Amino acid sequence: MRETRLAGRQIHKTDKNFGARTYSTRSLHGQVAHQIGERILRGDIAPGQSLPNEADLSEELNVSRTALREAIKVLAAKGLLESRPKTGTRVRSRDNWNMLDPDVLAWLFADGPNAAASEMLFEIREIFEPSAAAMAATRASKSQISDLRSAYEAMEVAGDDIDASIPADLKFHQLLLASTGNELLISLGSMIETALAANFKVSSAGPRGIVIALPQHKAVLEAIAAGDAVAAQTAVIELLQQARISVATFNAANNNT
Amino acid sequence: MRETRLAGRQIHKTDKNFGARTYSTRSLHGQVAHQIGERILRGDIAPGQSLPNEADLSEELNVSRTALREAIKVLAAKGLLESRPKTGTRVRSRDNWNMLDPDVLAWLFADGPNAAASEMLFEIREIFEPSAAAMAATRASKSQISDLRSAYEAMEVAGDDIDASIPADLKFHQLLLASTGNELLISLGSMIETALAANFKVSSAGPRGIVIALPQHKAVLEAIAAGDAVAAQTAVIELLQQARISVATFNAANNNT
DNA sequence: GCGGCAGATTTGTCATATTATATGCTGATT
DNA sequence: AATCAGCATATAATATGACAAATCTGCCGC
Repeated sequence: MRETRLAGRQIHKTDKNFGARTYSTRSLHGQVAHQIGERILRGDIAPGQSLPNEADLSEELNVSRTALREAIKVLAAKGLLESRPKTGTRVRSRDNWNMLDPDVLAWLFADGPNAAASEMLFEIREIFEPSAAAMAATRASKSQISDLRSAYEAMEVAGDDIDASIPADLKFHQLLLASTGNELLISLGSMIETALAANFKVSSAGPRGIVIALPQHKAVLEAIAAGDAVAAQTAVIELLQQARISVATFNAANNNT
Repeated sequence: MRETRLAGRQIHKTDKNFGARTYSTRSLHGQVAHQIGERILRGDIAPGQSLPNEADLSEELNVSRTALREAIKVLAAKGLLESRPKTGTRVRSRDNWNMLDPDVLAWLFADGPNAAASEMLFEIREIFEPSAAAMAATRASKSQISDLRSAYEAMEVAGDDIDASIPADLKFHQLLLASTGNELLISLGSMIETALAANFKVSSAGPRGIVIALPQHKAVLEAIAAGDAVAAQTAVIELLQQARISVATFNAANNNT
């Protein structure tokens, strides 16, 4: 009988993840998946390299082969692993990883501020969010606009309280993408949300460097409410410029890798 | 002992999927995952609805509980399912689905031409591919440009041979995104590639409606080779306009849903 | 040199038992 | 009547052991 499972890896319920939508860690196999996933994203196990065989690895992790196999299936579903009889289970080449998966992206940020990953993320956001805002301005329903306004007001009320302002900020961006009516953009939104949450998770523990640009958010809101696509687009561009500066400052202050 | 596993669902090795990168169907649990995944995306099992319990469902599918559970883990990893003791396994709300996952998107197209899904896809492509081309024009290495040229030439040679021209076309777009150096864009590319492959899979079986726009591709190639970001961007915009017309024609001809 | 065959290794699948967890009910308590 | 603790129950979660299937390796015969 096993005494300690997953030795040295307790779940800290106090961890802030700001409600990010990631694979559940309630279950044992979920914990194993996260653990191995983080190792892969950190580069501890390089692409092409094989995991120990199931018998050895399950013993090493103090879990049954069943739990380990289910964890492996989760990671394989995200493109990280590939199993074959006799050959074993190996890490797939990086271009097979589904970086758009919220978990994968969260694991990429798990170690702390990551300048290269932040840059990728900003590039994507700068490509998408202005166009998305323009679409939202054209298509948002009254109730969606009302929800957006509520999220903005929550940000105003939250002020400097990071634990309240960050979720409101994330909510705002998610609602914006939802207003486009395009499900792919919505999924892209939760992916980005998770990545930002993973980033903020570290940031809120350290010195405060993140300042949410309220005026820019208000400009976006009002443009969408007015149905002005062009104004919404330019407002989001300004918002992202502001955010980029803020995050760069923060990353520079916290052992930027 | 079981005679026929997964009754009525044989794997057709002759199916054309144009090398799309999806979860392996070699294994039994992989087949089960695809089968249930398609059912969910088709709407046979609505969000909020529960699957039969593991004992019943595994018996119904003629597989062991183990295989079924591993399939469920794959689907849960993609955000489609959620399992809890006592409650059972239920389909999550649609906004939790990771539509950016190649498998999920492929299942969305599995039934045949899907006008709504095609529209989503085009919207996304029109947002990011022009920007990606501009980035590629700035950053592509000599060898990447050379690869792009090879892919284009393969398209030229292929001509009307769909089985050769479509893979070359997909390769071209993938290489373009790879040239941006942004891993998120690359993943986005394989997602789109899979979706297009799923679409083409049907199309190549029916009457020919897809015509690859060679001149537009050549314009993109030359702009990138010349390092002209603006030209690359406009060339891609024209390319997508052409593609949109072509697909719309095709969808209209084949029981457009 | 080469093709194929035998053996060994590893994942894949199965069956079964036990445990953990969530849910709803029941009945006591206020 | 409402609330809450505890109990029963259904279900997934985990563990274990056995066997099957795949596939790589190297040897053997030619």
